[in-house]
Amino acid sequence: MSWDPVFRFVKRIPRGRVLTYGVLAEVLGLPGGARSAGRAMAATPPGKGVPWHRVVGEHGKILIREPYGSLQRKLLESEGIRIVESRVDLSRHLWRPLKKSTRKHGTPKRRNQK
DNA sequence: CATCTGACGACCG
DNA sequence: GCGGTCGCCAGAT
Repeated sequence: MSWDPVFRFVKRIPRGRVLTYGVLAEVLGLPGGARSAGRAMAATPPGKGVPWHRVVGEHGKILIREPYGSLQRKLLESEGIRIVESRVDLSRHLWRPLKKSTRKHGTPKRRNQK
């Protein structure tokens, strides 16, 4: 499995914005869902300009363990993102790549119900 | 080839 | 809201 498409997509995340593993997986149609997105990030090649730190857990939570958790937090804060209790305020920073939704601050908690 | 291990998220108590 | 379990699935051992 080539994670290239994932890396390319992550590179499009604007500075100061974040995406969740779930959204990432859904947008790219990754088999296995969010977990696959996580695996992709774990395989992120260093020094390739992939802003891996802009991908967080479903509730804006930083899930990676130390010492990377601290690094991620640091990188995000350096982009002006406020982090409280290891969490990013998704209502403010979540990037919506192709949701035709025009909402700007509603609850981003909608999920496929099927 | 058999198992274990996650950078997840849904569910349940 | 928090912690434990389960399903998913590719890599590592």
